[in-house]
Amino acid sequence: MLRAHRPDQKETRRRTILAAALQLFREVPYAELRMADLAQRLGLGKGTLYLYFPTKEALFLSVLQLEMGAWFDAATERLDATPSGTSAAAVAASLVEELLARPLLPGLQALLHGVLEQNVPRVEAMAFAKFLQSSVLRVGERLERVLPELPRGQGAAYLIRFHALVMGTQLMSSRPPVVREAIQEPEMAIFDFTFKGVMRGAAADLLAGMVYDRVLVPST
Amino acid sequence: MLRAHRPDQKETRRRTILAAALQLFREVPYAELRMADLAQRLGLGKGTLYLYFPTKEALFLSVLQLEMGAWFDAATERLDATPSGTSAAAVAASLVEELLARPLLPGLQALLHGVLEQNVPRVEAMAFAKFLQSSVLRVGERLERVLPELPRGQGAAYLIRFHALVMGTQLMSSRPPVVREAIQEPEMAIFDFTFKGVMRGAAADLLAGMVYDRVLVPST
Amino acid sequence: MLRAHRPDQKETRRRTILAAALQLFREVPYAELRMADLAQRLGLGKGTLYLYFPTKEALFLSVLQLEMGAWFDAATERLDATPSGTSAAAVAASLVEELLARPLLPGLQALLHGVLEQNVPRVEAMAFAKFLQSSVLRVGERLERVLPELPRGQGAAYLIRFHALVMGTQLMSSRPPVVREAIQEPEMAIFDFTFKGVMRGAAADLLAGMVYDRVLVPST
Amino acid sequence: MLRAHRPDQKETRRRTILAAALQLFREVPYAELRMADLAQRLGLGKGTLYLYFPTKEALFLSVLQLEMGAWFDAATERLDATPSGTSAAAVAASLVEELLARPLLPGLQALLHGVLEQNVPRVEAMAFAKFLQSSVLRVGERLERVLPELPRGQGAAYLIRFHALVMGTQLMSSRPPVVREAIQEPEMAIFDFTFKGVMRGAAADLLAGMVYDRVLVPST
DNA sequence: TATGAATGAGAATTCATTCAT
DNA sequence: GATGAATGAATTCTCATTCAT
Repeated sequence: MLRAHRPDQKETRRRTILAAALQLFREVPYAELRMADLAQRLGLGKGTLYLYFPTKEALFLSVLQLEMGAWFDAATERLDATPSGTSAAAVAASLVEELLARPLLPGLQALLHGVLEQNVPRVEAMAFAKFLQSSVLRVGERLERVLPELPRGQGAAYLIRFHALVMGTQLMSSRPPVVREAIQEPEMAIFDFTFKGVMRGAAADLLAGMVYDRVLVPST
Repeated sequence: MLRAHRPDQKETRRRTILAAALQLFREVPYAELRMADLAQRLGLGKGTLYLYFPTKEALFLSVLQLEMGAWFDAATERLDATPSGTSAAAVAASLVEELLARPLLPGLQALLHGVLEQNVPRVEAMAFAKFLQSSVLRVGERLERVLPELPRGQGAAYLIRFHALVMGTQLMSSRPPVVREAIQEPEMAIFDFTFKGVMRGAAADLLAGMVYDRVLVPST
Repeated sequence: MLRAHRPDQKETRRRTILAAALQLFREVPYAELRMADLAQRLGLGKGTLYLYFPTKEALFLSVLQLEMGAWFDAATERLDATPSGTSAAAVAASLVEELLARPLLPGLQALLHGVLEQNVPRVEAMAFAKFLQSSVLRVGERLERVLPELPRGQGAAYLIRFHALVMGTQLMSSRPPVVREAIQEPEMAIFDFTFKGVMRGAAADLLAGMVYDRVLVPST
Repeated sequence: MLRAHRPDQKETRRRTILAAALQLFREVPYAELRMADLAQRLGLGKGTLYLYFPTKEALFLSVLQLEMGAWFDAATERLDATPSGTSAAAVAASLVEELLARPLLPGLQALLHGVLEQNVPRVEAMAFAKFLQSSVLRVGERLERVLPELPRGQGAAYLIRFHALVMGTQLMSSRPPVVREAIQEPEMAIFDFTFKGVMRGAAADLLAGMVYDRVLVPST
């Protein structure tokens, strides 16, 4: 394999690895992702991967950051193009649609906290936290501009709740075979929901609740 | 060890095992719970546990069902004692307070979907699904009585979203050491939230959003 | 379950158990035979089986003794009806046909030595050995009468070799899936033999060899 | 531990492992052979063994192939040095003596079919089958050259019966303690045979029977 | 006699990571 | 920089047998 000597070559290789990893996540669940498979698919040695990412978890974090970064960017753009005074429902819908445009993202997010428990070097954890913090603040501010009823700080707060909702909904919706079987009976119609459906409803209602709070019960 | 021959003795033993398991969950994370430890603590043989629960996962499901059952019961009771027309915020607060009264429950719930992916016998999965379905319907109806603005079926829908919120918030709030370190810096104040805090706000806002929807935008 | 008080009642129950066990062997391989299954099929408690057979292996030995006993009896009868001077091939064929009439027997015999290594109480091992010894002597004498060229003791010796041949051929012929696949290719025709085919040929040739020895090379 | 990077180093390591395994088989019965023990004895990690053999059973198959290969080679050599027209007894004796020169071989052969039922990857099963097939054909042809009375194909057929005889006799002769005790009494003299004794007699008689068939009953 | 609840020993294999080459 | 051989920790569940009832 060609050696990456110059910094830009190394950066290119790093991106190549991330792209291949993202592709692999599409094909196999995280738990079944083997560093060896990734290396082979890239035509690299296993050891080479570790020249670019200190642990498997750090690699995961980078992939997630890539996807979340894209989402934050898209959200920022959308919000910048949204006039102030738009309804909470419409704003929430924007965020959800951008989420649905990245079908892998909710699954990765749901994995995040499990991965963080494992083997993440301090440096990478820090970097990821910083990334999250600045992204949340940035998009949070946009939200507050678009929804003037939202007090300072509530934009970020909404994003955090949104994140919780995504993870929880993703967990609920990804049904292993036993569960799928169990809820197939007609009287189990209660469980007949999808990630898309729940998120569309809940994200909007949650935001509406936060906005209307201020409108209807300004003293809370 | 005494032998449980009569059905009531067997039921007693089953409960004893569940109680010990719950206690153990308090002390060690699920992944580190060893069937051997549980048996030893009970003064039973490992095999005996398998007389009562077919797999480790089935045992987990039973523990969770016990705790969730208690929560559903408490919620039912609370709602039955709540006059129709109570505010969404107050109703949501009831549910959250009952949740906070069972500090283990959110952690168990967050584990649920991971466990379901593993080794749950079909029968147990089915039983658990039935339990959830009937509980959700029962409490959902109560919600609709207390909050008349909530259309038929929205009570259950709220509970499902509530569950997603619990799991997601729990994941976000249970911070492994690396993460705790990473977010200690003052500029990371954004991450300075607790399970309790997020749930109190989000559960109320989500319900408010669902209720106000009907009030303000009755045609949706 | 009715209690077996009188000795003849106990003997009857013993036979019932043996018959059920034999039937079960027909359905599942020995390694998968569970004492619990046998008990359930009989409508007895597991403990009850142990009132009649001290170990699983002792039970196996009894089943085998039943089948081998039937074979020895049939062989005795056949040989008693065979005129002296019959060809070795015809005599061997008799033995083999009686074997093929009991399709379970070779499989049980092949198991014998594995079982003996495990958990056979001294008493049962002894009883089985005595049974074998007297049976072999009895049938061996018959062989010597029918085949006068066979010196004293060679009848028993043949039976012992015959037994070895049965076990070895049975092992070779019972092909697990991997093997069956492996030898399906046309160039593997060498392995295209059956228990029946090998035994018919080898039992006759082995006996012929022992007889002709004496005829052609009387000084050996 | 030194790393085997070059192909010849890897081959050397493979052989080292096989040799150690063979040695271990000498000391403990197969069922008690632990991969961990083997690794420790070699000063290797357990994982390293699995770099060279995909399963314990595949390792066994390789050991057996080594020993059987040596036997086939020795038999080939012996037969090539044997003039056509040699007596069946002498030819059989050759084969048996080469067998007795490898005291571990019969025990391994007797294990073969039990092992095949377990965990043999398709590839290894295939390779072993091919090895057997070509070896049997090769040595079978030699037999037919040395014993001209043996019709085409009967050389291979004899080897297959010989294999059955080896396995069956080995099973009969390897007596666990209970059995040894049981047959110690003087009247049990019938069981007073050894692997060596039975094989020497039976291998010769079986071959003689096959040869004489053609001589005395040429029409069969 | 009959029962069935209780018991507890036992081992192959995977795969992230390292480090000699 | 790149490689890939070497490493080793870690755990559920089965089932023959016993013995209190």
